[in-house]
Amino acid sequence: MRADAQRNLDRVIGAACECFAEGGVDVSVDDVARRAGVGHGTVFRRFPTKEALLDAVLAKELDRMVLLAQAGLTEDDAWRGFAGFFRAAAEGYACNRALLEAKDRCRELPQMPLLQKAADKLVGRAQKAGALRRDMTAEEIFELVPAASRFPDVILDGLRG
Amino acid sequence: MRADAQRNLDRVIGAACECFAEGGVDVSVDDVARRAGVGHGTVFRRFPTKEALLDAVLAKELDRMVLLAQAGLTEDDAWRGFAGFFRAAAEGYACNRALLEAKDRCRELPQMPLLQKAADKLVGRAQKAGALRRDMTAEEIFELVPAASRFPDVILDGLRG
DNA sequence: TCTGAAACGGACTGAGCCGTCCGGTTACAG
DNA sequence: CTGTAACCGGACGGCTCAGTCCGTTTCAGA
Repeated sequence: MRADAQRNLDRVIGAACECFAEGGVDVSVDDVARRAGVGHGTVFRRFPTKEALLDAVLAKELDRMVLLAQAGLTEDDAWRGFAGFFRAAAEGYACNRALLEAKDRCRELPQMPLLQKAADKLVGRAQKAGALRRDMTAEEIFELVPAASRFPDVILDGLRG
Repeated sequence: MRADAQRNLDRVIGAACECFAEGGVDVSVDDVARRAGVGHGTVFRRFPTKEALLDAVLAKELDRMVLLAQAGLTEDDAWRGFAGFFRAAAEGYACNRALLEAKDRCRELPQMPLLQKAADKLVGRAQKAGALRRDMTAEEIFELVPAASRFPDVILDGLRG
């Protein structure tokens, strides 16, 4: 790939991350292109549709989440491991409108199974330790993550076992 | 007002309620008109802009919330009064995408002060009774309402004093 | 330096939407 | 029954946005 192409691709992805995070999924491709300092034709050459561009941004964010979840598993204390990830994920949602608005789309992304697996382990461990309420599945518990973007500690209090 | 005009106005408001609740604020005026069985010119004669139509729908929903809050105040038990309203409000958000997406717009509506006043009383009473945590203001507590649309009891657990 | 392939970006198209307008229709009073 | 004022709805204009296309520019290897 030519150097200028790579540079522009990086700029586009960076701009798209910022734009979607700040303005949600309805930000126009032109806005992204403007922020990246390229014409919007350039954006469409790299990403065949706006949706593909959004997917790239979401995938990047999910990658980060997977790392956070796996880091939580290395924590000795089961509750601290779970709560740390929960808080971090909640903050991720708080800083990124697109993540919230495109929740459904996220479910289709390839890194989702990985994230789910790590999240299951975090929840299972904390439940087995008696630190986390047992009347909810992992999936249900993580439905609360977007909700927790504002006052995570209140929700975590409600989740204690 | 002529009888047919009144009938169409009712239909339009009803259709708008359903459309905005199901599809959020981005539903087109044409969709509302189609569901109401009128041309979209008829909608714009009653409501000068789409925003005005949305306001009418939101106002209707807020009116319902005010009644719910005032009903909560008649409850003897302070916690039950608060929690009942909290749950009902959360369900209102769960059944109505527009309420969530147009949160900011709701704040500008004339019935908001009334709702706020009733909500303040509910919270104050429950806090004074020691049933509700005291480290959050009423406003902060009700920021959690949309979040609670999924698992209200978990959030209520977290809110107990 | 030279050259051709790759990349760029802005003009263009078509679709969807908001809001206007006017010719035709309908309800209702007399 | 009839005249008319109110009402209806679809055609239309202007706008924004996604996605395409092609003339022009830039890069990188020979």
